[in-house]
Amino acid sequence: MRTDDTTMTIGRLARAARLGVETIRFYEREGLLAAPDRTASGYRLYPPDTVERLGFIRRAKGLGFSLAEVRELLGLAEPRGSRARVKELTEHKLAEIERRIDELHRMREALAELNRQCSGHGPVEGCPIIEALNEESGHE
Amino acid sequence: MRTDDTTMTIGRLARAARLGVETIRFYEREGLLAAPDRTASGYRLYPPDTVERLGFIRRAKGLGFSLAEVRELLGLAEPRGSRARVKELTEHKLAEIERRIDELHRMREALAELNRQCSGHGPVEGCPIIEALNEESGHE
DNA sequence: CTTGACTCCGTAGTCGTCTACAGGGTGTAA
DNA sequence: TTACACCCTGTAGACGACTACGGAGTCAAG
Repeated sequence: MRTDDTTMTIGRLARAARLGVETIRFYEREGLLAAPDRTASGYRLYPPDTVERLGFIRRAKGLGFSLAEVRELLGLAEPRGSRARVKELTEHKLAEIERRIDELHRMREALAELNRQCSGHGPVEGCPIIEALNEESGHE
Repeated sequence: MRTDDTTMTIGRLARAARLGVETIRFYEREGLLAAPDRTASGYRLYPPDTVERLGFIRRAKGLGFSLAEVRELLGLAEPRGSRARVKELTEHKLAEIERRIDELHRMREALAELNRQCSGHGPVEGCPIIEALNEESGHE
């Protein structure tokens, strides 16, 4: 197999991108990565900039984008993409993250209050946490 | 079928607890709900306090506990339960929620900064969001 | 020529929490 | 009697993002 310095097999790509080989094949099936050229024996041969593309995917995921959204962002990153749409996706994601933060804040406040009330000593009878779970709290 | 005022069929229980019938059967399979008595023809007959138990489950889930954790909490709510363990579970959950909040905060800050930098007008070339996704950001 | 690492494909399994059938039996009211 | 709502079981599907596996072919080094 000739893998000159301009192409790499899937294993090398996986190491370079800090991903599993299976994950890369999965991304190809999912349309995040174009099907690469093959050797005569069928091995995938990737151009080196594929590492960057996988980096893009990794970073977008790190910002909270789903693979479907990453797929769209990758499409928008092409010359004909719309910057307005990129900003729109970003704002949607931002709003979604804020909703999740709000919900977690509500959980945290409720849980912290129960935790504060509970001594942690003695039998479970009278435990304020269990008692709260046993009762309607009004707004539910 | 005789459903006096002390027992109810699964459909009535589901309405009372604001859950689906399938969900209740699922909770039974998962060990959150004991298998109830049956009529001669095999219908499940629930004592009315099952509504409370399902309320407990709903509230615990609302606080962020997984079904596995709810199962343990239900066990601890019995007379022989340990209050220390209840508090321990609560503190673990609290820490977990705080980790998730922190992670979401980090995403929000990064995303908000990119969003702020992006005008939303014009072609995608030069879009700060896409450019950020295309580059290493140092600590990754 | 053998070994061992690598690759291929296709399929199926994992996690958690349901949700939806299909194909029956049961209960009740008109 | 007929209609209809309800109940039963067992199995499969849904979501998202992988991860694993079996069985086979390929490549480079010793």
